[in-house]
Amino acid sequence: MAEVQARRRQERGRARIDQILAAAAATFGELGYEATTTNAIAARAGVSPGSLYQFFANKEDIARAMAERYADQLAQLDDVDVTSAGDDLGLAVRAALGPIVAFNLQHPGFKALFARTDMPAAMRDAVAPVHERIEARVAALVAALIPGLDDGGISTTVTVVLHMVRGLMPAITAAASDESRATLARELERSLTAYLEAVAAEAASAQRPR
Amino acid sequence: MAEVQARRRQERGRARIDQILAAAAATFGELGYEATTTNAIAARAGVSPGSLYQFFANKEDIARAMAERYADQLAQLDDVDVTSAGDDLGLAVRAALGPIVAFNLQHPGFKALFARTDMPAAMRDAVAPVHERIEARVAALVAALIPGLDDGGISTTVTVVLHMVRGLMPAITAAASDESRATLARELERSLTAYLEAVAAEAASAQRPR
Amino acid sequence: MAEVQARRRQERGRARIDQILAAAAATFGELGYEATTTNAIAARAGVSPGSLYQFFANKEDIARAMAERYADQLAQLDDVDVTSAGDDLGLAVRAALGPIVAFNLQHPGFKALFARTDMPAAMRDAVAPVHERIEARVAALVAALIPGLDDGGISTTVTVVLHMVRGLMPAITAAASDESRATLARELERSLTAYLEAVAAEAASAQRPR
Amino acid sequence: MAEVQARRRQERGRARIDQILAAAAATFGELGYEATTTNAIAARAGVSPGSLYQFFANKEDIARAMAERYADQLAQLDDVDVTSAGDDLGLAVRAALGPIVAFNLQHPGFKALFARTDMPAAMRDAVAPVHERIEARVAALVAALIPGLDDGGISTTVTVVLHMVRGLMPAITAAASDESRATLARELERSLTAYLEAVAAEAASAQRPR
DNA sequence: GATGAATGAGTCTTCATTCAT
DNA sequence: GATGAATGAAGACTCATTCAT
Repeated sequence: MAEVQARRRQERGRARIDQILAAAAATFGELGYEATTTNAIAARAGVSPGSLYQFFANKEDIARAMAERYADQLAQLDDVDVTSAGDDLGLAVRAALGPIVAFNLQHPGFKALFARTDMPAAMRDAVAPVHERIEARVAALVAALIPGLDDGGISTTVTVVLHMVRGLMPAITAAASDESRATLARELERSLTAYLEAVAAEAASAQRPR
Repeated sequence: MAEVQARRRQERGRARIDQILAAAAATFGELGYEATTTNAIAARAGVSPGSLYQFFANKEDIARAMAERYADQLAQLDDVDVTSAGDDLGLAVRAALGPIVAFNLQHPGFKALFARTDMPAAMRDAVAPVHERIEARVAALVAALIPGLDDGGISTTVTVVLHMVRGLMPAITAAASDESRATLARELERSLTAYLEAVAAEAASAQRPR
Repeated sequence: MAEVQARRRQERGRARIDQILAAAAATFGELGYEATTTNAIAARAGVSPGSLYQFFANKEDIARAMAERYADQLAQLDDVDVTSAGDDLGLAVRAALGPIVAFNLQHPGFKALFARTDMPAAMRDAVAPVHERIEARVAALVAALIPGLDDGGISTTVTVVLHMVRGLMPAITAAASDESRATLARELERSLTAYLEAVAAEAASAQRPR
Repeated sequence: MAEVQARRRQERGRARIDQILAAAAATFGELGYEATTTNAIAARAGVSPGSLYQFFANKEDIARAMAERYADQLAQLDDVDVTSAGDDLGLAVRAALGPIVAFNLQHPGFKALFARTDMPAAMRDAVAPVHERIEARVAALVAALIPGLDDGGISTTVTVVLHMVRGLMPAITAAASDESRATLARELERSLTAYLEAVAAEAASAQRPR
């Protein structure tokens, strides 16, 4: 019995946390991190400010929890992609990108944490570890897709790829129509593929001569 | 005589405005838009808060003025580039990009206004017209470089190009070393070139068959 | 049977109360009355906040109960002392003071309630009755030690004695070393003795002439 | 002219600071440090909360400023006393105590900072330096009054004297009638004199044998 | 026009207390 | 009776903006 109650309590706790994180995601997505007040999050979550602070130490902590949750969800996506694709870079890019675009559309708060170049130090700290997890994932993908690339090349390519995606994703999610959204998604695909092919070509030509 | 005084006053006013905008650019660049206080700008400009509000209606208005000034300066750059390059897309991209990268390095406040996906509504409004001017410039460039492109194609390509530049520029300006900065700048060039070539190829193949 | 259960419940209740008061004493002693939160008391007592409020109406009520408990324990001490001492004031003071110093060392929460000049009104009300009980005890002692003193004199002397003890006790309990603690305790003794002798001398000279 | 304005501004600043400190003293005196809110101080001073923070970094800083101001005022008093008195300890004590009692009556906020054994760490830090200044003063007095006392004896005696005064002063300032106030003031005098005579007697007997 | 003190609404956060389970 | 999540009224403090000088 005690166990059942404990579980129920945890469930309630988890539910509260979910509510709060959902409200935070929505509000961060609409107003951005700074303009979002903890009281607004609490109100949107249908919860008192005091309750919010029962689960999160402060605003930054909410961002951290959101970031981790996003990272976990992204990790599940990635597992699917890595093994796909044959030799065709374009196919691989498409396979990898689709779920990521979908993810961004489903999670409007994601961009508030990840698609910013200009964030308060507190927030940067909160999302840094998650950023690293994402980088590692992309590095694995790039290494798999472009075999001849040395570590420096991988690192540079990852940086470029991530910033390209980060740069274009907001245009995609904010697109006025489904049509323009689809167009932009295809263009992101195209630009990534074109870039990776250029990198691959150089890597290949650098290897053979030796 | 009254005219002389008026001119002097205007000159003094212009000087004040310059000081304030310079201080704002520096502070926005360091702390970001939200974290920058108007009092900090005034102090850095060596001006009282009251004076600041004599020239700018509010914080947003400072952003607007900054954006316009940046747009003017960028316009001067563009005039030089447009005519360059022959048939080689890579050359053209390099020619266009160089000054833009240099501009971003010289103006650390620029990114606070233009390289953000997530900005307070007030600020978005403030920079929107300037964004449009920049878009028009880039559209002209793209149209010149890829002759066979229809209006929709141009518009899409411009969007992609701008977001790619916006996405990568912060990585370039924030680069730890001159070397990595140069590398990233070259990668931006490469990715843009690769992308534009892909677009050009499609445009060409769409035209010839007719 | 119902009685047995009721008694058990009361016992359990008493145990709970003991836990809570012990936790309150410890925490008041460490942090002071205001800085102590009821949740901290509950947690230290191994009890839920809700339970705490089953036994005490509010924070003030905890202070009241603590004060009463302290008064009861002090009463037991006094019973021992009153009868001691012969004609020697110094001896009597020493006999009375020893247990009181020991008591303060054993009960670090005591000072939070009694050695303050500056307390929230609520708390003052809570401890007032207990203060009066202590005053009565000291009055009896003073009357016994200085026979010739009229009521006004006793009252004044009690006030002075209590405030002297209150004033010095924190220095004694907070002493850095056992040695300095012993020194200060002796000085308290000395000052009280000197004062009471002065009072006694005056009382005697006031009586004889008649 | 600029100087005149600057002076006027400083005067206004000083006036504001005076208002705020007076309001703080009154409120601390009535409610104690913790129960006093900065907004209440501001309101009482006829000033906005923002203004208060233009002059004081935080609540603790107000306490610090108050403490320093009190210390300065006390220092002026002391200068008068030190030189007085001949050989008569009682006379010296009376001369020293009179102004101190008067000071406490005139400054009801003083006790909130100095007559507490139990204060938040922040506040202790704020008043510590001032405490030390007062201790040094009293040490000089004690050394002058009891020539044969070694350093340890002085230190102990100072501690005792200060705690006696601290212990009794609240009773004096809170006295119900002028009469009882005068009585208690006389008793404080008497107790201090008696104590110091006891100390002096011991010091003398300790010296002569050598 | 310039100054900078003053404003006060609004932010994050805490904590005594309540109440559904 | 016990629990502990939930509450919400405040509190300390900030900052865009105003206004008397």
